[in-house]
Amino acid sequence: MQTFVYIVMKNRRITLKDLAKDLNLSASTISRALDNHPAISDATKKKVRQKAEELGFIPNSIASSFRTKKTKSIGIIVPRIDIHFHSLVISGIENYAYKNGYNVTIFQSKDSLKREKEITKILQNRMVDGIIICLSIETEKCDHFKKFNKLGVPMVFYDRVPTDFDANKVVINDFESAFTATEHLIKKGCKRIGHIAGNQKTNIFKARLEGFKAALEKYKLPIDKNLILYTKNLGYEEGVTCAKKYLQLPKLPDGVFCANDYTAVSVIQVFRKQGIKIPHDAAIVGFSNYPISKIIEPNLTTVNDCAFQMGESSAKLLIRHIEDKDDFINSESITIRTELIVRESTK
Amino acid sequence: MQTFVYIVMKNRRITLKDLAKDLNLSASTISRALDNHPAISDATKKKVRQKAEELGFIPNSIASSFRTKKTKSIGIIVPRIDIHFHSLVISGIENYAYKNGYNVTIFQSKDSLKREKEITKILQNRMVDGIIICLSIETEKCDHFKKFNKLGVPMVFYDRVPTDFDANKVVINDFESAFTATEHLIKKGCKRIGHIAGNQKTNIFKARLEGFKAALEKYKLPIDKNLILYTKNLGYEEGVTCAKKYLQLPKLPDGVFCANDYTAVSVIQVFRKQGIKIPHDAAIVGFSNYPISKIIEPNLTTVNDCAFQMGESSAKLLIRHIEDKDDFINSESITIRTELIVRESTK
DNA sequence: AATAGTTATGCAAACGTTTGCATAACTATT
DNA sequence: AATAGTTATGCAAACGTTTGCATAACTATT
Repeated sequence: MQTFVYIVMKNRRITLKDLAKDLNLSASTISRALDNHPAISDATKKKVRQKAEELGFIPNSIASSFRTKKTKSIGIIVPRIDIHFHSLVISGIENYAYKNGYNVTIFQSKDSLKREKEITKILQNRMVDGIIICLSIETEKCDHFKKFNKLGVPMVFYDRVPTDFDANKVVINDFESAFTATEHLIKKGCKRIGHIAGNQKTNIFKARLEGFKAALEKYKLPIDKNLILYTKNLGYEEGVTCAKKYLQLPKLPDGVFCANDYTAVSVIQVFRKQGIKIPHDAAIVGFSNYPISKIIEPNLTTVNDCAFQMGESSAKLLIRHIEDKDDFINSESITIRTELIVRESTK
Repeated sequence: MQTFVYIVMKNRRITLKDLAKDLNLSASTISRALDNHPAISDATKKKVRQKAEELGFIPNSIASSFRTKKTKSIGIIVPRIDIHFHSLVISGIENYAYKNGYNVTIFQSKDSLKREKEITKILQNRMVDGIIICLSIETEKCDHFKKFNKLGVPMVFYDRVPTDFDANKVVINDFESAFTATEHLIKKGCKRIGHIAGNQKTNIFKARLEGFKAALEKYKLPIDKNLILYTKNLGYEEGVTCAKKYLQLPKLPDGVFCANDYTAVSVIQVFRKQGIKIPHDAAIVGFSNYPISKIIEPNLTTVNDCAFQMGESSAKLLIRHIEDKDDFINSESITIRTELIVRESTK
């Protein structure tokens, strides 16, 4: 009796040395030829490229990174990937990075400071060339990011950015966007305007509230504390609770600016169930231009926060800092233009 | 006049050799000590760990990868990151990978075969340990993935998987899920059930249509061709078009099983505008359990496709294949359990 | 006291690329 | 014909880790 064992041979990868031996050239010449180095003759370049193609040579970028100390990869830390805003930002980052020969490694902090700190350690030994970060909600001090300054690894923060140290930032102008959104309600004739606010520990939501107030002040409308409701996470259910609070007031608001679309949608639904006509009795504005804003009836007027562009700009800024080693720029701050998308909920 | 130029010194990274010199030990001992190798005495391990901590030693994982040929990183190719389904899958992958010391590098094929092919080249020279893929819509032949078999780099496909070669797969049972969804409508008393189908070039949507038909057959209901409508991308607008087609029929369907939630939502909205009561006059079932299914009124009955679990299972399967070099398993196929979430649109 | 076994450490090479410097073999200039 | 300049290539070292093998310095056994 005989037993045959077939062993599937894994192909050993072709290296520069293999090509060199095959062509009777040195590895340095091969390396330079493939890199299109001017010192190498065209004839040699052609020969080398042909042979590389023929033998299926694939450069080992780990070896290259090891030698050059450049990994051509950037790390991203987001609270959660499955939040639509972040997935759009990541998409924008990937898109720009891909075009420029970088790739992106993603980490979720899950809004945990502990995990965020762990991730910075991993990124440090992974030797990424740069990092894009949206801070976890728990993060107040950013000391764990300072090591990257020392190591010369550029960082760009977006959306939730540090306040305690000087960093590259890509943000929108929440104050102004909120101002514009509120102004829009005022121009539509609203006099009693409410606001559903986000967590006031987060600067973004603080700025939206401030922008809201500033618009009322500009147009000499009173700021009624009963019309400003606070939430923890701007969740759909919290929006329902807020809307019900409005219903219990002796007089309803005739307009509501919500700090995100989920709460805006819940206000629309709760109000409509009570027979309140939107926008006739109350006009509603959201924030973020979530897909649902185009589906809810009536369609929701909202602020497009241009998440994809935010991602692209972050990647662009980061890669510029990686590649221009201009030590005189300490930090840059970019503000992305937002736009108010007017739909039926305020028409 | 004097000019001072301050140059910010970048800290040179501490290496094993630095530690070795400092402690009068060899680099090999340091390496083994930090790796908790049994041959090293506890006293030495302690000394080494202390010194490593003191000098802020961070292992250079690029050097390590270079030496060991393991990068502890996995590549992911998805059509688009900002599609909620994929962002959930990625979240599941990242979560499992993180717990197991792997990190994930993401690429978007943008549903382009050309870009998918480019990405496989990048992944090849990036030396990832394994790859998770959802095929682009254009991909019919998978030859560009075969090189990874030769290189011994395991792959796992999810959702859109190859049919032309033997591969590890993680999928849901679309046939059965569609069958169950349709059966649910039948048990609720529907007799004239419609289906809004996805692109029939995609196996998933073919299977959903088949499952739909099989359920009707089992319960001896007629399959009415006029009630089966085909779409290209199952987009919201296409759903609106389909719903309007139903309205033009001499007799409306009393139940519709839609191949995704967007089309289901549009049917609900179009029908309601015509005064058709849901679920009383027509019950609606969707597919995928998108966030909107909990918000639309009435809340949508839908199939939870367990995207997060799909991601986790893909990562688990992949990492098992990376770590157990069991050459006798050629491929594995995993089917994730789905569940029908019954909400008001069929109650 | 000689031998065998154990414990803890070091040597040296290797992974595949890149790059400063050297140099051989030309060509152009006087 | 001598010199200077140019072109094309190779040498050798380096990046920071890991690991098979060797071995020094013990301890235990006869």
